[in-house]
Amino acid sequence: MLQHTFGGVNGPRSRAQRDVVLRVLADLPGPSTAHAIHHHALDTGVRIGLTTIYRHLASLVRAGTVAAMVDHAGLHLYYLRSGDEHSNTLMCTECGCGVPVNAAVVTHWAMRTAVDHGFSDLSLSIALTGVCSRCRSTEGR
Amino acid sequence: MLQHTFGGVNGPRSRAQRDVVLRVLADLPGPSTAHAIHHHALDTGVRIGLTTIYRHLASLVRAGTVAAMVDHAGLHLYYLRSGDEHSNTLMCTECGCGVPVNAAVVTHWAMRTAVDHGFSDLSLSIALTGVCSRCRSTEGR
DNA sequence: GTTGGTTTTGATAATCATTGTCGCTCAGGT
DNA sequence: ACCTGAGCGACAATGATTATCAAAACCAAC
Repeated sequence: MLQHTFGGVNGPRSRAQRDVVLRVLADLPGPSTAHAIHHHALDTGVRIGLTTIYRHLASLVRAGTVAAMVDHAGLHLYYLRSGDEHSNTLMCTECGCGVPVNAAVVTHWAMRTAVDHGFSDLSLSIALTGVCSRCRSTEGR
Repeated sequence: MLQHTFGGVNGPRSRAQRDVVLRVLADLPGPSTAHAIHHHALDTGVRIGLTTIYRHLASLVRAGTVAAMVDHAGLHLYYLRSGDEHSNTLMCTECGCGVPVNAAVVTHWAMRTAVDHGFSDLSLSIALTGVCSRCRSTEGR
């Protein structure tokens, strides 16, 4: 009575649209904005609203399935979390492609630094961008 | 005739309002938003427009005098660059106070990672936030 | 001191990502 | 078949940043 019969007691209740978001995230090469996800979903023939994208992204981030970062322009980028806790992405500013990199060094440094200065509830966000070799070679075009 | 007699040929030509921005940045404890800078300037009796703040900040960042970062909410924060290239700031999300930290480890890691993957024009932004010990002790209040 | 031309300034409007609002719909349970 | 509540998405609201543009300030030369 308190709780209807459904999968999880706390997680997101729906599945259909949430799985759309997850599938698109898996399709896209690197961290993507909510608008890019929306656009890609529409391109693949799925009818979904931008509001719903944002809602599920927030829920998935809370659940830990998706990670969020902020690029140097202040845009929020989202990507599926691989199993590796220290995974991060090196992104190309030209084509948007992403290369997963291991940032364990950085997270360790961050935790140590925080402890050293008496800080708690640490939150670290790294935005690492550049121009990939492919884009660099076609730059003058 | 081509060039009037003036200080620098390339840098910002003005001084008055730009120095206001620099003075306020020196006054404020940690990385600050453009709005915070504007507010603090008005508080100290200086008449300056928000547009001018943004303009000088962009110019100062280009000149390398000021560093910009993006916090986890997507807001742009600005702070004076100390001489140290690898300086970064650990910021308290409660009171806004900032502690300078040395992020040489991270910048070295970033450069090595970029080279390893054939990336160039590297841009790294780190947002390191938490709750400082003072705020933590007064949290339940 | 005045003129001419350039630069700086800042109010206002425009842009754009993100968040809030609110009926509508639909699946299950009765 | 009806109820109920969660999910959905169009639309509006918010708020930071950027663009526009006319007025003011400035400098050098006259």
